[in-house]
Amino acid sequence: MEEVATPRRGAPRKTDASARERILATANELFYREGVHTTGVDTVVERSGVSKTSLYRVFRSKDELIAAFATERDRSFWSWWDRTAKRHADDPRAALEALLSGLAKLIGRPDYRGCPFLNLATEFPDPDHPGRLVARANKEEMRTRLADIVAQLGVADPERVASQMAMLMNGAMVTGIVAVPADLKDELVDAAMKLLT
Amino acid sequence: MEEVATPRRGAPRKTDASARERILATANELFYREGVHTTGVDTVVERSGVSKTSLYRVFRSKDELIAAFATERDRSFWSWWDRTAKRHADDPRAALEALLSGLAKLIGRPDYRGCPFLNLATEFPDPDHPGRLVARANKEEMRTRLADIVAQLGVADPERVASQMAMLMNGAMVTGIVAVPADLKDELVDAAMKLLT
DNA sequence: CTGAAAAGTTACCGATCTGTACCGCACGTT
DNA sequence: AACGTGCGGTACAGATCGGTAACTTTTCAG
Repeated sequence: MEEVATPRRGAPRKTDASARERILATANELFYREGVHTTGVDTVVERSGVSKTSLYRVFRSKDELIAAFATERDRSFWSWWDRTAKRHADDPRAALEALLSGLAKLIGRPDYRGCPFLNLATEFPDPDHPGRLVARANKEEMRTRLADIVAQLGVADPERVASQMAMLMNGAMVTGIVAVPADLKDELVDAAMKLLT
Repeated sequence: MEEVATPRRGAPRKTDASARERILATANELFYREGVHTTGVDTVVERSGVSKTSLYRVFRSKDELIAAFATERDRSFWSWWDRTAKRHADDPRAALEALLSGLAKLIGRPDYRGCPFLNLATEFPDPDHPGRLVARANKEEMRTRLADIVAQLGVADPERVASQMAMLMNGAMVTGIVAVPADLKDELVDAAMKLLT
């Protein structure tokens, strides 16, 4: 994903990706890696090999592109979540552990740059920013799903534990930007299990 | 802190705050509330009632001002921490609870905008940015202090628990940007106590 | 073969960004 | 009264920001 795509005039060939797809793919990488404010529209244009006019034909503003970026990240996040959880459909505890282990693995990757949704909430002070709406929805959904899993485990107060679990996971994600503990996976799973008692 | 300070020519009266102090006070508020990237140098200049020339006489660049902002936040954070912990010098468990309660209280405030250090880590992709160095040091120091407290409580693996506790606290701070649970304080203290077992 | 759809080219706009040069003014000290 | 220090005023430079207008080129479907 380092190379600069080469522009091509005219409508896209059937085999080619549309301008929208190329823009979104580039924004998905750059907005995450370099930050949203740091990444200018011109950079997205240059790196995606799409003309600026095309970008503004597809997205009415940078904010709209940011919202699309957030939505795309949201989509792929739940896709990952579902794939992971479904491998343990019959065992909620194993599903939870798999989610936590998977999260730890993501955080440990060298290109890890934090949780895109928390990053959006940090980068934009306005709580009504289109990107932040997606971010908030994502976090609420995560809490809800955790409550489902936790309820299946028969803990006393699933809502509270889910809230605590969400805090822990968000904490792991954000702490991972600053410094990743050597045995993050074990620490994270262990902490989560203690929250279940 | 909403009013715009009025500029005054010449050297400051003995009673007046220096240009440096006024700049830092303004940056301390604006960088936190509106974000660092969103806040331009011109805005800091205007709001502090200091001339732009003065700002660049005191700070060589915006990055240096950001570093000073971070250092100031770090200073006041540990001041708060020490004041809180010292009220329970003889009781580490009570000290920990007080810190967590205090944190929850901070997070619940309407002007809360997240942890300034985590925000810096998010806003600046470069891990060697002067502001991020302060941020990283702050988080390492927090983990160390938590390890001290936790060790006094006689838990089995204080280093691990401290790391988990730091994750939890960072998680509370960052989750607080998105949505603050109604009974955050109880949830936080309860979660921390469960981590101690 | 034709035409609509989807894209690229060029050139630009006004605003805002960090940062600088030069000069004038007021206070505290001696 | 004189002077150094700290500061404000004005003006501007150069880059980058998000965003737009008018026009050309390519592909695909009919």
